[in-house]
Amino acid sequence: MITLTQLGYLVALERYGNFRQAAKACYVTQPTLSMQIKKLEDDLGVVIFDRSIQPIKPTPIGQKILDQSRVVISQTAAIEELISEARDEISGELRLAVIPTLSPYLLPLFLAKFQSSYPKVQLIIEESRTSDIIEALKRNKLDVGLLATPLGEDSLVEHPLFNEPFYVYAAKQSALAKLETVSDQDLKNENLLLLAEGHCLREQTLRVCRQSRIKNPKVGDLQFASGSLETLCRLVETGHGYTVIPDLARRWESRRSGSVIPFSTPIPTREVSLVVHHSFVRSGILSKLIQSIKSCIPSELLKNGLSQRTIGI
Amino acid sequence: MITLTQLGYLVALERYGNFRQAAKACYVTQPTLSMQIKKLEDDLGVVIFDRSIQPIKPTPIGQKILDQSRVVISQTAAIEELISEARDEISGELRLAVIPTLSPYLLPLFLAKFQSSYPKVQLIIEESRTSDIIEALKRNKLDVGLLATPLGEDSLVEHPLFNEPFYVYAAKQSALAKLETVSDQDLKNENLLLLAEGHCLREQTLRVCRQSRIKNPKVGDLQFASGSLETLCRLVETGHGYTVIPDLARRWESRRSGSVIPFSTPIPTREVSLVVHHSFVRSGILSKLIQSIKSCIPSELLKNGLSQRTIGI
DNA sequence: TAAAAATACTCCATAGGTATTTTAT
DNA sequence: ATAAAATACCTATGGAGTATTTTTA
Repeated sequence: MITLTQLGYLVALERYGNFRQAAKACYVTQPTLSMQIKKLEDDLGVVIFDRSIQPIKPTPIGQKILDQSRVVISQTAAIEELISEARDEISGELRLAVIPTLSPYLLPLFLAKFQSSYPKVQLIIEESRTSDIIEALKRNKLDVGLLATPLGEDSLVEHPLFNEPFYVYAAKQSALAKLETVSDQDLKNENLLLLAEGHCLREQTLRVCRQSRIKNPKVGDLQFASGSLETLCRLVETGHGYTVIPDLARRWESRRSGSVIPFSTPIPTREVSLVVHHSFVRSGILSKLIQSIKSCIPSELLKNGLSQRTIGI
Repeated sequence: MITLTQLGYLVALERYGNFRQAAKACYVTQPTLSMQIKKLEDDLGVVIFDRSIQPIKPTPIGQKILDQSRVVISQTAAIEELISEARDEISGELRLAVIPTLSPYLLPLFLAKFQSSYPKVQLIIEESRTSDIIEALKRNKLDVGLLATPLGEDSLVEHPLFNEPFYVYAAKQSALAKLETVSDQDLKNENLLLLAEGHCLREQTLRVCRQSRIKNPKVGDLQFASGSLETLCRLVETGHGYTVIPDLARRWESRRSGSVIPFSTPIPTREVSLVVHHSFVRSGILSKLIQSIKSCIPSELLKNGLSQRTIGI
């Protein structure tokens, strides 16, 4: 008979890669954990971990078992969360990931308020790129993601939060800074600065330019693995070219010495959503989180503008 | 600490409605089951079962816990099925439900072949109406459903199997029987026989008539709670009117003394799908089942005809 | 030769059993 | 009066501990 304890040991062992640390994390001794892992392997008739290497890694079938074990564990935890929610106590651990081009601007807006409203919720936040967040959500290593959508992943559920228009960010002394709005033609001869590969904003920016019939945008050769939009902005300010920034980033105006110029209509816009796996059942905490975020977002972003064009991820 | 054993006792107790029978079904004694249920209730701090009535019923929060427990149990079972599938052994229990207007014609086509191909699969089949199947799938009381789609339920996944055209069934001596194909106008003055409320075929038939611009079809006052299309056919044959039958039913021709007349193009058609809950992870058995059914379906139903019009459920 | 995992053995917490009482119908 | 559930108490399986050996880097 499989036990939930064994499944817990399994995921700990995968996480720590050796029996000693995993045992410590589970508050049991190493032989106890060894014994239970072995018993489970015997019961199931498969080898789950390849012990011939250090750190220990799951076998291919072991990996599948581990993924499924995480499902079982989180679904079990959901029983207790169900009860908390029925008591109107929003509580428990919530693992949240945000994309880098959203996290520094969005998190400060709602975090404090959310945590004071629901002090029993233990938020575990990380910053990751879209592809990693999708993977982690699918593997139940994460509860919710905040990213640009639509993703077209049918095992994930998207809850759209707001629509974020893009802006051009250029140096004060540049030609672009003189304009009221930026249209297709205006960008042709300027140097475009982009984030490193893998950042969805990079792709979105390129798509904006492509839609603007700038077939081959002049891409600057400066690219940043850090994924820091702020670094990019500093470079814009020091005359290396222009870039495209999303609305929430633009609002950090005070620190910027460059010019933020809106696009002419239809304004390119990205959709930002809260994304969960289909198996996520904590509807109470989910709705409270969505509600908290929406209440902190500038109201003009909440409605679908008439003259927007949506840029997919 | 919640245990899987306790969750198993929980669902048994709900199913049997009393401790004695539930205990028997779990191969333990009544005090053992009583004790574990009580322990779980104490641990969770909620009353799961209302013992003041007979048979015992879950409290509202208990119902939620039970639904979630079924999820945990089936997800745990999936671990073992995962291993079986990795060994190319398609096995385990599969709870299947079919709508009444499909079951007598579809099941005989694939059942024997499927069971001989995968003898280790224990099929548990029931006949239910669409709404009950949807509910049971959502509550994890069922693994797969065979019904007319699309359902528009986003917690369920539909795997379309084939498109089933509708036919008119009329008595040999009726005016309709003289026709090559039936068009809009031909049905106006005839008496339409329908299945009882709740059968999706009833709604589909009415929709066909509505699409044919027969605003108010002459509905016969004979309706059948049994949901038996066969009874309906007998009535057609004895001159009580005409009815609409799906393609697979039509193929049981040998026993029929009435006339089956095709619709003129575009032919009204329903989509038949295999439907599972999003949490269903046994992809191996699923694909084998889909494959088995498709291989037994007349090939002309597998392709989307050019001149069909699809009738939703 | 360390460090890590498996083995050997002991212990005790608790799931489960039997007998009985209490509670509802 | 009868059936069902809870309580009391006992048993024993197996999870977890300590000490030790075996294995791998």
